[in-house]
Amino acid sequence: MDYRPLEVEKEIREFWKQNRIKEKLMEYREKSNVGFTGWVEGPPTLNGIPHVGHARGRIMKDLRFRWKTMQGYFMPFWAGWDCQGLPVELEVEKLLGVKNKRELVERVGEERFIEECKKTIMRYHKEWVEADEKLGIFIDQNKAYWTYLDNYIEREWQYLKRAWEQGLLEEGYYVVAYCPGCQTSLSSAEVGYEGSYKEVEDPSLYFKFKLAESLDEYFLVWTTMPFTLVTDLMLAVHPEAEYAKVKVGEEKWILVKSRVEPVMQELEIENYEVTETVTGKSFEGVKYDYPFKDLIPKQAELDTHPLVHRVVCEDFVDVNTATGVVHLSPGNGEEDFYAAQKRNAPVFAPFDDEVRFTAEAGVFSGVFARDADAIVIEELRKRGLLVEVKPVRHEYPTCWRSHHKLVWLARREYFLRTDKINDKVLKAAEKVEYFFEAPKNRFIAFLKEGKPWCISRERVWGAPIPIWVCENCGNKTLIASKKELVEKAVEKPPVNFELHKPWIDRIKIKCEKCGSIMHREPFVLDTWHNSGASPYARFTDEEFTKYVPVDFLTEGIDQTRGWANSLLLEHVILTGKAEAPYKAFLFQGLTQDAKGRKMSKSLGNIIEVNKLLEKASADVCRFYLMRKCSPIEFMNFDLNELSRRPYQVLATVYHLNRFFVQNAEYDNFDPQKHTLEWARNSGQLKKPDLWLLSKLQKTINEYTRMLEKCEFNVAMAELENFVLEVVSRLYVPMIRKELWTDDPETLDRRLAIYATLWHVLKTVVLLFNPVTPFLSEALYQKIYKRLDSTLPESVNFESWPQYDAKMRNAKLEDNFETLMRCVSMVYSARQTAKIKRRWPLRKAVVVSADKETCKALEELNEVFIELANVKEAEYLTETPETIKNEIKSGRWTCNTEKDVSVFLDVHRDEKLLGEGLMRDIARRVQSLRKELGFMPTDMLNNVHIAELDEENKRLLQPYAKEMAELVRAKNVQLHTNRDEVNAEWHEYQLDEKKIYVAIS
RNA sequence: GGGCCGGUAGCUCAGCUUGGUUGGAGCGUUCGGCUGAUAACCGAAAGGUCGCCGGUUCAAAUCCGGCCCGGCCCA
Repeated sequence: MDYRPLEVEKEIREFWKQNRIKEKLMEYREKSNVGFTGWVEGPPTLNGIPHVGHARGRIMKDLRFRWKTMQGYFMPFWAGWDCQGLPVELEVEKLLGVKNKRELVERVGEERFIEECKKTIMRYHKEWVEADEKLGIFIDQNKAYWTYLDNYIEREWQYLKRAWEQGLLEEGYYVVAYCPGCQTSLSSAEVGYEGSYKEVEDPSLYFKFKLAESLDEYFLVWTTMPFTLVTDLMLAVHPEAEYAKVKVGEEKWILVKSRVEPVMQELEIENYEVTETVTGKSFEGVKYDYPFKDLIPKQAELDTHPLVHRVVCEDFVDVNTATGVVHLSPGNGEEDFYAAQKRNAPVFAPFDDEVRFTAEAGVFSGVFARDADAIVIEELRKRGLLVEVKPVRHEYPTCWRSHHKLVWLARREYFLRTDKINDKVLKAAEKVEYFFEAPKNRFIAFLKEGKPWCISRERVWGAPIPIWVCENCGNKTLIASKKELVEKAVEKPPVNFELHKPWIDRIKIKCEKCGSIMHREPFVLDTWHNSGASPYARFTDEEFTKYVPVDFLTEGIDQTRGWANSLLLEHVILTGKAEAPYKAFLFQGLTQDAKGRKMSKSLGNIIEVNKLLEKASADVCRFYLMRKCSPIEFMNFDLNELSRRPYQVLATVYHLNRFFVQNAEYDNFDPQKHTLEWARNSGQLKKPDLWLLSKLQKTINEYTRMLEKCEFNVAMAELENFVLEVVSRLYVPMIRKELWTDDPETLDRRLAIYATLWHVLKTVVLLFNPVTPFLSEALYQKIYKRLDSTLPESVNFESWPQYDAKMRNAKLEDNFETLMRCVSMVYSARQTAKIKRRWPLRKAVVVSADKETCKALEELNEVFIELANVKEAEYLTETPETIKNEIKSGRWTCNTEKDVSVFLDVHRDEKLLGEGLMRDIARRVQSLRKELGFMPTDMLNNVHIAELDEENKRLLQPYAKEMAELVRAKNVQLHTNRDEVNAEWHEYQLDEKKIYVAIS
């Protein structure tokens, strides 16, 4: 009877499954539509279990799907899964208990590893599908795309082919962020990825390098990465800044002038003196003594190069921190690298795959880069070049998956030269609708960086880079399909070979230039390239042309540098146009726990969807997630809040519908016959109905407008307000009494009310469908479809409610505002006078100088009388003398607010006292009926009232019949003593007395 | 260090674009009332330096400047 959402949802899930509603809906809209709305799934990575933050995003997608479908559009709401990449590999590594890539390849082997990766994604896939089903996400799982399948990869290769043709795909020697743990380079997007910056401890090192031409002058330099001194090749100063020579003991240290004081303070040096100042420019080309030439033979060799171990001027030198003198290691820093490249200076990067120094690094050979810090410090100390070293905590980027500290180093990689097409990319991004300013600015700002995109990864489980290189002449070729590959293969591969390592690496092809053997470049693709290819890779050519650019996408704000970025870059490459593959992109705020903390494994505060929905209602969660805050805001998900407002709103929708159907069925309401038109034409629609219908139009309009703007929370508030305030709080009390009778004379009026409620509540059910699909379907099936079998099979096949201006009546809405304000005043006055609301009074007089107010009330007199529970009412512009006089005698009670006064005649004659008493007792009878399990529509035989005093008995007697009607009983009998009838008596407190009620 | 977002009742949030009587809602609390759709509802009460400081103005939660705190992004 009560709203039990878990049961409702279970039943509806079953109903959808049994009747293939999801499939039928898709088929139906594919055939019959007003157009389509393009969309492509942002594929979740199958390396984890869906949590409530994922749910929020998926609900927004489903909301749009159901809404647009009802509007008549076809939307290819087909699933997709991101299957490859580092996240999955790490998950599997953990499972297999291997620590790094080398151990993986040696102990497990690539073939077995790939099998395990596939098993792992399938395991997670099950969890995601289950979550989608529980949440009621109508995404088509059968049409899902999988980013690891050959057909997907082949289409992904088309992007690379286009890049290759345009000269945007090239091999390069670049400084990249490299994770020693994962043993692969990371894209700039990944470096800045969510949660990658961590507070770490590093040595804060001040050291000095002596000027070659001087005996006592030194550059003072600061770094937190001592190991980079091994690959040091230059010093940089800011050309315009003023540098000071500071006398410390017998030496002169050179640093930027503005930093002399703070640095000396930090080094706790009190006796110093600035002897000279010069601009940075003057140091250009100055040679310094690189101190480790004896330890690193290669450095001794490099030292002879005219550009090495000399000072250069660079604008990027920050003169507000440290000493304003920066040492440059082109092999270990991006800016350093560019500084070297600009001057055609050499790059020294003696590292192996595990970021250990190679033989070229002399005594450092075999040492892991970060472990060289201590040796470097010690060697500086020995040479008297160490000024100070102490630990410092600072934010430093770590690998977003393995959390190792990243190392920047120059490596051979493959790049998409997106820097060359940055203008187009920006132009494309500018044309996209983002709904909110903040995420737009953030996305555009990120894109403006316009760095080349390093797409090569030295990993295993990924889409292979389809480039083969000739072992003899170095000629390169890009193969963009399986067919082409098989044709060109020197040895035909087995028929079932797949486009993955290690199988694809075994395919050798013949060089077209020199006839030698070509080997595949061992890289796989960045997984962001993999998922970013989905618009082309997941569709057929025909579908791609039709749906892309898609109309709308939504993902988390973290995808600015993830999927939103890779989609955009790849699409511009593919089409050559300044066009994004999406017309609108809604970035969502992330979802945190109740206290506003990020959900993380370490905090153990992750709320998993499947676990959550074992106990919580999907509809309530859906409504809560959309209602609580704006989609761009970070949301604090609080379990305790679910059962409060959101539950109450949905429970009210449920009970309103139940209230309607119970009454309507009792009166044999026939929706086919008793339509709104019928009610209007037969003159049975009254002011409250017209008012309700007008308010409904307003709601339809505002709600739809807010959905368009992606202001889901405002849309929900609109709907919530209509249900709670307009229908439940105001309309139902206005018509309740009219429904509570069996009088055949007024049947048509009751049917008109049902017609109104049918229209309004059915519309509400439709409006709720995108957000609470289970509840909407349940009410639709159990009420609307049951009473009108001509309706479509599911609520999802219904059309979206259309705003009808003809039903709007702004004046009427205003009048009701006035009415409700005065009715509240009556309630307040009753309270002051201690007169219960159910006690009828003779008369109310409303006085307002504003004629409009009086007129409005006059027109709504019938409603006012009903709600105020008075026999008559008068609306005047001036307080009559009689009332002024009688007020002193206590006959009237008064309440004044602003320009309106309400006067209530509190004097009650016997008739009024009797009626009030009758209603007091009827209330007890009703309560007993409910307690004993009678339905509202059940007819009772006898109701007995006992132990009233003689006075009350006399007052009540004339109302016995009316009371019988009110409590739906054939008879109401009044008794002096309980023993007059053998019945089960129930005691009730009525004011100061006790009365007894029995039903037989 | 730079950029962006936020700071309004115990909690969750409106209001700020376009300055204007005593700054709102819901939840929660207290008291009273009502209730045959409802876990609802009604009346009243308690609860606010609208982050802080300054400026513009007859008038600032709202506009401007500075600062503090929190979050995110980037160095």
